[in-house]
Amino acid sequence: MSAANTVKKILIADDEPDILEIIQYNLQNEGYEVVTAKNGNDAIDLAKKHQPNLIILDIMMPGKNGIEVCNILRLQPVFNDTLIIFLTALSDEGSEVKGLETGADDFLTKPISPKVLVSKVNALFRRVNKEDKGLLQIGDLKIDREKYMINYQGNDIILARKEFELLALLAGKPGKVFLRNEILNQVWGTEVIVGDRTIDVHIRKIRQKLNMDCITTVKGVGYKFQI
Amino acid sequence: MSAANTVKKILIADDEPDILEIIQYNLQNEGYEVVTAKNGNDAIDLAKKHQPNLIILDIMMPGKNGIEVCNILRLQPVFNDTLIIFLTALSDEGSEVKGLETGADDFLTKPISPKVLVSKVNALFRRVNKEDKGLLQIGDLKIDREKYMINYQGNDIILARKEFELLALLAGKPGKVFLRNEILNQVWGTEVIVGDRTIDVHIRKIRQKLNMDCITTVKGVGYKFQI
DNA sequence: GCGCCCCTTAACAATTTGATAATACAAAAT
DNA sequence: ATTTTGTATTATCAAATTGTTAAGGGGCGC
Repeated sequence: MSAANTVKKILIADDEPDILEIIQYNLQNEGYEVVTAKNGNDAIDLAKKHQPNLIILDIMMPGKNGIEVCNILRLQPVFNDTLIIFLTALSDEGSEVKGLETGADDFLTKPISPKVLVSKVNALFRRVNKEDKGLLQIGDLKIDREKYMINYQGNDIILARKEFELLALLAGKPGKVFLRNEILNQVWGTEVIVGDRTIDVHIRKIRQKLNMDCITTVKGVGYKFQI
Repeated sequence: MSAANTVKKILIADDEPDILEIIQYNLQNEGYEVVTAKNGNDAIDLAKKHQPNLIILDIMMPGKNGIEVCNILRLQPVFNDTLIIFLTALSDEGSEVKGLETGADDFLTKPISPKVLVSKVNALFRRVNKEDKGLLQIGDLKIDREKYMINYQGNDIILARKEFELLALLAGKPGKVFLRNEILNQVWGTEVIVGDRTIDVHIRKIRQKLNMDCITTVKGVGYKFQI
């Protein structure tokens, strides 16, 4: 569950360069941002770094295999909402079932048809995105993601872009603690590097403009939205 | 919480009685409520009548085929959140893509493995109900890893980061004795080195804040969580 | 160019946290 | 009974983290 308007990020992990390339090419063509990993350990590192929305994992990989990677990632709350699809060389029923039970969202058997892959990816995102509509309402607070407008107790409130995106992110999952890392990735993106105090300042401005204590600090962890 | 605890209803539409029966049997075994339809028109009627959570549609059916049924249902807002899976006799790439673009959530090719089918169904529902993730409940104690919250007998309790992680670790496997070493590795990491009394102090703070004796000391070994 | 607003950063204040030392206590071993 | 080993408790302090304010660069419309 990421911001609706941002480009979806996909991590692909496979030890066969050809497959990696084919998938990457097709998904990029479709408008996705793609990161690739050559083995399980790289996949874990890159997942932590980029926080992708979807991870496509080959089951058979040197180092850690796909199922192990999935298990490791699923243990971390940060990856709760990350979609995971497995790839397998043969129709290996045992692995399929095991993979799905590990917490994967779907399964593809090689040889892969690029069209089917792209369709599946689109279908998964379509389903997930149904939940975050453009209009969010929590108590007296209305957030219109499309119109970029905030309304609190009937009064329109003007927020700057970063402020808006930050609030929209937090309010999208009330109660959930967003790590500073997560916030940076979602609002600022992975390439931009900003100082430590930047988030604080924006949080402060939001608190000031809304004039209420809807954002709680969880020291050493992050921030959460709560009415 | 609403839909999560209720029994999921599944509608299956296929013109082959054998397949219908196999699928029905396996899904019922898994605890799902199953309704069956023999053709496309029946499927639409039954969908309206029962409002299933998931519809499994054979593509090749007399009357209306699966894709037509899907199109018709997707036009109605009532079925916005209904999951749809297609079945197809052969790996027919064209139909697959068309089906997924029509708004299906997944795709299965015959011959169907009951285990894979059940796994896929479970995986889909798991994704949709992502509510029960990261939530731990032992007796009166609720630990929400995502929200970073502890609730004991209805009262929210604020724990600092280390305290929270320590409690979450122990409570993750009630009854298991965690060696001091294990705790250090999990909560503090392998690089950090802290004194011997550090754990004790944190344990004490947890006991104090929860105001109950849920953590038992196993002298010379470690600690365990137990209500 | 000028003014305005957004974003970032620096600098400092305020706060919280986590580690340790010191002491007290309890149980097992001698 | 005494020593030893291991844990509980408390207070204290340094480090980590966040809050706050102000200031400056850069973009944008006028």
